[in-house]
Amino acid sequence: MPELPEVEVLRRTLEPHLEGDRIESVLVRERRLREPVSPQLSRRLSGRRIERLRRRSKYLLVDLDGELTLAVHLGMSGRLTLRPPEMTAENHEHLVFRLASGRDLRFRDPRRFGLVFTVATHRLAEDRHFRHLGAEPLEGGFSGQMLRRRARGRRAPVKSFLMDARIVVGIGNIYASEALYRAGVHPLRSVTRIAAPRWTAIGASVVGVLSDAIAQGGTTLNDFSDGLGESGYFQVSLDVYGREGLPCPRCGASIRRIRQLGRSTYYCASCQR
DNA sequence: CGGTGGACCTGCTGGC
DNA sequence: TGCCAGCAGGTCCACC
Repeated sequence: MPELPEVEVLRRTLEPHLEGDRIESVLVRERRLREPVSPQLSRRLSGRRIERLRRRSKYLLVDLDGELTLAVHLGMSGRLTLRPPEMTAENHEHLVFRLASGRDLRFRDPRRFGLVFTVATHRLAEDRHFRHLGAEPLEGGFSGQMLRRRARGRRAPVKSFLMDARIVVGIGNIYASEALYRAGVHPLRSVTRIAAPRWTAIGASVVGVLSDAIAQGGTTLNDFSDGLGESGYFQVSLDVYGREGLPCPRCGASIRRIRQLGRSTYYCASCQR
C-alpha cells in the first residue's frame, strides 16, 4: 500500500481521533516483523498521552508525552486502523494498541515487512532508521535543481535515482513511474544525461504527483483504506502504473512494462525520452 | 565508491 | 477443481 501519500493521508485521518488520547496497553501477538518488536514495547508505551502525529519519509510518527515517539512503518502490506475492541481480530493482526477512550488502534501486516519501534523524540534524526534519509519532497529545500546537484557523479537510471531514499524520500515504485511519465523522461535514462530544464520538470512532477495523490485521499491501488477502516477511498487515477498494453492517456501508444531493480516500471515509449 | 540483485514474507490471480 | 508460476505499494545487505 504505502508510499508517501498513503502514509500522509493516514496521518491526517488518524490525528484528530488520536490526539489527546492515551495508550493503556499494547497487545503483541506476533513480534517477528522486519525487525523483532521489542518485548518492552507495552511497558514503554502504556499510560502515555498522544501529543501529535507526524510523518518522516514513509514512517508514521506518534509523539507521546515524556519525549518518546512511536514509529510505525507499514512495509508493503501494513494497515493501521481504529476499531471497536469488540470487533474480532483479523488474520495477521499483530499488534493492538488499546486506548483510554475505549478504542483499539490495530496493526495488521500479512507480509510482515513493517516495523514498529520507539525512539527518544529528540534523538529521532540520529536513529539508524532515519539518519541516512534525504529530502522530504513536499517541504522546502526540495527542487529539481537540488536533484540535479545530488545527481552529480552518479550514473544510475533516473527511476532508480528517484527511488533512492538517501536522495529523496517517499517515492516508491508507483509514484516513480507516474512522476517520470508526467515529466516526459524515460525511466532508464541515466542521470548523467539529464539537462537542467528537465530536472526542473522532474522536480515539479514529483511534487505534483505526490500532492495530487494526497488530495485524492491516497490514490494508489483499490484496497487502500484510511485509518478508520472505511473503504471509501476507492480511487484510481494513475496514468501508467499497472496499465501495460493500455493506451497512453496523452498519445494513445501502448504502455510498456519493463523490469528495473527487480520491479516493474511502466512508461510510454513515445512520450518519455 | 556506486549500483544491482537477492532476501525477507504471505496472499492473490491467471493459466493450464 | 487444483496446482503452480508470477506478481505485489519497501528496505537492507552482500557482492561486483
